[in-house]
Amino acid sequence: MMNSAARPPAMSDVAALAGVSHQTVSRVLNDHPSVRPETRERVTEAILQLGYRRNSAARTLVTRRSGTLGVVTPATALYGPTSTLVGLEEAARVVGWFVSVATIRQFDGDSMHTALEHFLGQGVDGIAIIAPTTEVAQAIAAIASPVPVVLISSASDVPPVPHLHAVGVDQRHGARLATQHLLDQGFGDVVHVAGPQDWFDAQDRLAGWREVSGPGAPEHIEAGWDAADGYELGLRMVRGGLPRAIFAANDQLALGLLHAFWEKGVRVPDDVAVVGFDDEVGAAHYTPPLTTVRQDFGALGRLAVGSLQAAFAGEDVARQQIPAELVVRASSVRRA
Amino acid sequence: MMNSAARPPAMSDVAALAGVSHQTVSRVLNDHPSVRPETRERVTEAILQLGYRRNSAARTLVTRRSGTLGVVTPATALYGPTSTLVGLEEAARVVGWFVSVATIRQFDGDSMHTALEHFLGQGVDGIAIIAPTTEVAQAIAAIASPVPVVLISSASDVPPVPHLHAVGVDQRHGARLATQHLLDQGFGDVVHVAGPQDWFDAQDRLAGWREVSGPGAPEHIEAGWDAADGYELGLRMVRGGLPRAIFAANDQLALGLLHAFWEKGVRVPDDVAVVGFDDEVGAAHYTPPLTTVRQDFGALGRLAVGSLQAAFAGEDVARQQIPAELVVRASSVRRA
DNA sequence: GCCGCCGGGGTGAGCGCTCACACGGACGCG
DNA sequence: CGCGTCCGTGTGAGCGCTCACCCCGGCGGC
Repeated sequence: MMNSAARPPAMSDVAALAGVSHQTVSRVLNDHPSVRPETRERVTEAILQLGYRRNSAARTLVTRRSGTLGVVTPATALYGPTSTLVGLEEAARVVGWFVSVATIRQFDGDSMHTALEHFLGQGVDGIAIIAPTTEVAQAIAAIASPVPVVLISSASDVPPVPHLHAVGVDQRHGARLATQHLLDQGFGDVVHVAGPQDWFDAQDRLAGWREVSGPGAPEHIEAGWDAADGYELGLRMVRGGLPRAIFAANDQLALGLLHAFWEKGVRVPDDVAVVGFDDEVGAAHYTPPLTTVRQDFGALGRLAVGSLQAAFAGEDVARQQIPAELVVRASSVRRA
Repeated sequence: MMNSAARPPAMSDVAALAGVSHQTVSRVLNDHPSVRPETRERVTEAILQLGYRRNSAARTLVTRRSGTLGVVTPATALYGPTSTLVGLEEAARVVGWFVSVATIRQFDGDSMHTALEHFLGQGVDGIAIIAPTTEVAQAIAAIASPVPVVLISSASDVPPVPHLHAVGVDQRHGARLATQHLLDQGFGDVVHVAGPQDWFDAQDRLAGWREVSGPGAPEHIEAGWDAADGYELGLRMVRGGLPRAIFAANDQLALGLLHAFWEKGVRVPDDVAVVGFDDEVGAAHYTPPLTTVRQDFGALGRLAVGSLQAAFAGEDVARQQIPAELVVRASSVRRA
């Protein structure tokens, strides 16, 4: 007689069926060594028969660990943050963690606070924040978290807060590679189309460009992140005077530029060379194929997870960066 | 004296400080009406003072609801699935649900089973599966879930399983729009570059094209999803004879085609017209700007969440689809 | 032959919350 | 003036699990 169809089977049900105590069932579930093989067998059998599934809320309640990572991310269609999320999820899965996501619209203290409160209430074991802007870093620094927090950001100047780790791709290095590459091709001065300067990535890419191009170089031009921004800017450049070489802060901006140049009959790279940043899916097939800087989001995710693991082990991890890689394609190479 | 720095404050601590019972604290937290304003005040004060945070594991344990949605998704860089995930997360947040993600590498029964087991153990209130392939639909159908499951897929023929809902963008309709548009331009026969046929989306786009182009049309060409596939195919077309109009199964394929054509001096749309599918970020800035079919991922997410809510209310929701929208740009428009 | 140890397993408490119910007082009504 | 009724609040049980501890029997050493 099925007395309670509503209630899923619990450990005690399994125990009763297998003729052991609930504790033995727990031991089997947790791979405790001192269980006789035949007992283990009986329990396993009972589990299968009842369709038993361990209730992780009960488990979390007593152990205070949920095996879950909270991830805070902007709900943007931008390539970087989204790829980072995917990379992170993959890395977490490998080490047996699951990922709970909270996207936030604005990176103010309030949104951040709400997201963190939720995750802490959930009993997450760690929190990763895909943190593109300066605002968010400040909001984080203001919140004391009982669990380790890793900031995924290129920020060179993340405030040193206890429990706050930081990992990122070395954006500045990537920008240096891009700029140097253009200089090496002998186009002369490199113009930089920068992203929004409240984003860490944009700041660092600008800084990297500035380091290589030197103080004598022309001023950078600030724009958004979108192809539309690049397009408009490109049209303006065609009217107002073209540079010989442009380093755009991301591939979308570069794509917009390419669009404007193509439309106005400006040849790339003959009349103007263009380099982007991100190596988005498809960048190899732009017109012309785009030279760009690739970020290894898989490695980034693994680094973030590793950093959190180190935090558990009590290690004090310094901020870690992974290098970026230049991918040279036709858009920046002087033709023979 | 702080006796237990380790243990975070519990409801009873708040109750003690406020001079009420734990139950009253619970009532305040859950906005129960019958609490005197001044009592409520005292409790709120105590909560703030202690930095109390409700333990959601304990809550989940007794209520059997976690306020969390499990999402199973392929860990792909493809535009569609990723955008769907973002749209879903946003829609869930609006109605107060959080999202837990499990990406799976292959869509076999085993991976699916593992992911579902995990979510059920977590006590999720519902599960959404971003389900691109036929394989996955079969795996789902085989697993009985105590909570509602929504399949996010264009599949016209999702098996009718209890508790299994399905929502999607009407891919077939989108494909018809694209094909019809090309026919209307008077290019003659439309060639279809199809995606992998184990993907629902690819199947439906093919079917929609076939419906409009009629049985007399040339055979479709099957490819992958990537720009590289499109590029290679484009080169082959240039050598083997160009069609006048191509409907590609996604924007990346179209991008690859555009690349090949541009490289070989084939003019688009003058020599060959191209239409894509997805309206990826940047498609408006391809060379030339790409005519494509837009899917509203935000609406899709809301539909999925709504469907799950309806399931809770006991309603029997039929499969629902949202229309796709044709976005006409230069790549397919006959010049004056 | 006694003691200690270890493998195998059981017992009970308690994690922090919600739910069902009890309870006292204020109030309305006949 | 007695009784029912509601408001505001307290009491206790129990959700399903793990942890600390206890218990029993067999085996080895002295």
